[in-house]
Amino acid sequence: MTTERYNPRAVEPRWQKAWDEADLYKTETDAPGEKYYVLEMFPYPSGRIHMGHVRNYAMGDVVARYKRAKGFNVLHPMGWDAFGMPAENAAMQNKVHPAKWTYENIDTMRAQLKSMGLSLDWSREFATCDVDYYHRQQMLFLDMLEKGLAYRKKSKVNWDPVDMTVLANEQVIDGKGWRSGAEVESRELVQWFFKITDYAEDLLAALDQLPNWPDKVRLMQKNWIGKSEGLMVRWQLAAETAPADMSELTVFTTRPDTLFGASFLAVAADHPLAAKAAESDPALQAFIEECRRTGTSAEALETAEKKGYRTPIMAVHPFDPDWKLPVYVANFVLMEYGTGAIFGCPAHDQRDLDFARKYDLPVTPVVLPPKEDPTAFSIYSEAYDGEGTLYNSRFLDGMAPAEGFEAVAKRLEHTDLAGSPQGERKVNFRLRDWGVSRQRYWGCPIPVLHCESCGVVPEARENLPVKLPDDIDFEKPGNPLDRHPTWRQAKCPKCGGEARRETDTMDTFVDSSWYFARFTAPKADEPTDPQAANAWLPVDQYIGGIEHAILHLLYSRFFVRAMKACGHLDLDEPFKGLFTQGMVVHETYRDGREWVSPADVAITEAEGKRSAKRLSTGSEIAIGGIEKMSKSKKNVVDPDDIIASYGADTARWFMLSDSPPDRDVIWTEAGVEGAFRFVQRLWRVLGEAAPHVAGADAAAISDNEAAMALRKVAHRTAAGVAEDIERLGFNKAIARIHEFVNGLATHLAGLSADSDPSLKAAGHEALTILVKLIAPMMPHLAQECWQVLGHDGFVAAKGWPAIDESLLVDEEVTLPIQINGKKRGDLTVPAAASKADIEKAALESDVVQRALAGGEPKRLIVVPGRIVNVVV
RNA sequence: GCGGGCGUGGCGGAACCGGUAGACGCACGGCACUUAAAAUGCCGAGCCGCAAGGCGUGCGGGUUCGAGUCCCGCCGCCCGCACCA
Repeated sequence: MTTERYNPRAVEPRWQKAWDEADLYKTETDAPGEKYYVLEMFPYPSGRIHMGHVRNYAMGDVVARYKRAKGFNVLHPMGWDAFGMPAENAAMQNKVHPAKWTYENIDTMRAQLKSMGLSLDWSREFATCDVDYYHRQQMLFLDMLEKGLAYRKKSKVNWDPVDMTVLANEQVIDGKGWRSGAEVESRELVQWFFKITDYAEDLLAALDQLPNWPDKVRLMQKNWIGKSEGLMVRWQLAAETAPADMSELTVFTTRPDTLFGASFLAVAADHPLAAKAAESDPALQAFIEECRRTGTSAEALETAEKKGYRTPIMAVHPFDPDWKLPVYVANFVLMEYGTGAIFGCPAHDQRDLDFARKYDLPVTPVVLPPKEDPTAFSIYSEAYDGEGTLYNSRFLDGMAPAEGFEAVAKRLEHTDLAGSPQGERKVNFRLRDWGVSRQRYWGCPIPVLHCESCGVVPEARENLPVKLPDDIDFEKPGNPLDRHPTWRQAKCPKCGGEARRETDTMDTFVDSSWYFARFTAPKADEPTDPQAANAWLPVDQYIGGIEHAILHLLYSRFFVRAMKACGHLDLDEPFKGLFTQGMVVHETYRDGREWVSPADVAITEAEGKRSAKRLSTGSEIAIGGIEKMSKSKKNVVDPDDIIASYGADTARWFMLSDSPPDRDVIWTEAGVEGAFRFVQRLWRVLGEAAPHVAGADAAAISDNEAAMALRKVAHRTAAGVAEDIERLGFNKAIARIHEFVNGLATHLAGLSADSDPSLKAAGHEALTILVKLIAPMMPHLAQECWQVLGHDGFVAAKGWPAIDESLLVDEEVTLPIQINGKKRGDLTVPAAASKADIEKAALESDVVQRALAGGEPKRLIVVPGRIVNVVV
């Protein structure tokens, strides 16, 4: 019989409509089943979805559908990370209002996502630019302000002169703005901050409680938080050399054990001591100016030579009043870290060594590496920072560095200097507070007022939301809210007098720091419904790009802590499981200097060499490297085109099949076609067998050998695919399904209406299992096949195949026989065979007999179920 | 510079605890069906060799009955951080 080709263009929209009408993917918090929250990072509504989205959402959808089949009550929502610069850029370039631009993009992208057939609960959808959402974000801000977690301070900021806004440190890449690419300048402004440093210790420690996160991401966060334990040491300044009112200098060090190797002190150019010393020293003033200039770009810092300026100031060594060290102002000391002052121990720190060599300072080794002769050991051009024994260090001599640390700390903690201890243990973090002020229009307004008489006043809760004005002018650069004729004018909620609105809006990372919580009760009046939040959170499986390994994930972890402190939820960590998927990459093509889109390229292959022609012009073009899909290189493939020609299932299947999900996947035309061929093959195999197995007598299922063989394959595949999906090994699950279908094609080849009833029953069962296995990945095809097999309802609402454990065990196993570790034959024995039985059988086998040639084996290794190795 | 990861056929990749290396897919070759092509089905294929056999998981060593997997030393590629005291 013939089966019509499967036509996704007709089938997919039909089932999407049916699922919609049945509210199939709508989630209720109190529905039965253990909760499971699967979430993919929500998209920025840039205009159209791209293949990266397809891959990300296909993965999440497989997990959601699989968990649903396993009986979980699954929450799988979707929304829009909708505030941000591109909307304003569009407004400036095309004179479209940011809101209109954004909501139109959302409409387009929602339709695209719907065409993918994702099992999302769309009733929970929101955009972060919805007044409803940012209203609650403003409530959170006020709560955080009250708890002291939001505050204002004057700070040096990274100013992006193109976007005319402030950037977080993390948004500055190589001294350039992450979005505009413009050289970032340094400016002083009063900014709003979130006190993420309050949680530095906890954010670090709790990383150990996240076993289902990639080690890589945990490590990146650990490095970012940058904890270091050290000692604050106060150095007395030699009175005759010190500037007036300055008698001491505090230094932070993680190596107090090397204190006897110190040969200089250095302070940052911005250090008060430097400023003081410069008052009477124009040359120093000039040096400080020079440091500030090179200090603006990170690039310059990298290449900048380590330079210092020797002040006349001398510091007194904490353990020897007669030992005085020079104080330098140095360009490599950062005011932002520690105390902005260091002591240099050249023998055991490369940077200090470089500095000491340049300025001819003493280099005294104080840590003797193991097995070195103390009289012979010296430092030349490389500092020694390894373990060893302290020497040249008076009371520390003979100690290990860690013991030396303790000894110095104890002694200085108990040494009095001007009425307080000279040393104090201190934990330092690299992490800084999160600057959230942005001088932009398209963001969540910070709900605060500036009153002439009351100062900075939070907006009253009943006055929220502070809505963005609709009438806005984008003709000029800078913050449009600043220029608005009336929006800024408001009444002070405290005194009722004239007040001025804060015109800063929040960093869009704030929006994405709690959306996962909002999804649990998207219509709640308060930011969350704590009951719903506590029921659903944490997110069991979060899936997204590695590019958010630090910022978004760290901010979200902070927000959960802040929200807990404010009573909005009771949760320690937002994301229990995290998975970072790889990118979608594609070959590049260029015609001279111009990039050419894959849609305009024809590849031919002759004698193993691939060459490319441009379709529109027929000209020969160059095949370039495989790179991340990007508009600039034109190596993009539009999901709409793929779905239109092959269907969503094919696109999803291919995205999941080729590469492990955490690695990059190469999009190739041949690959998609392969996926599409598989769709057709499966449809054909199933379609041809279906009429013969319809109405098979289920009771007869295990009656004959062929039927049992088929059942074994089916049940094993089901068990294997489940295991693969649990581990997010989608590529392996797919390989297994391929094998299954290959096997089915053979098993069911000669099937007819007259076939053995048990075989027909087993065939029906196997096909039903197959459909359930592909359902998470190819939901439309699965549903269509479900119907062909004569089943009712939606396969998406059915359970995972029940696995008959007895079918997973073999009666016989085939063991490889090795002679001297090389495989030389096979041995089939009963699965229950004892070690002795296997030994006997092995020794009797032809291969072993031949290898022994009448002699005795030197050794015989038998690992039941695994291997036999004969050493001769 | 520091930290992390990865090197397996022509390609993407399998191989879970040290136990049959190369599953599955792509590309390729052969055959069948066809007037022909496409589509489809079947078969083949790590490399060398007619074969027997030998060699094979970046390179060199080691542990082990047995190493892609563990250890040591190199080489190459990718990613993150980068004057952090």
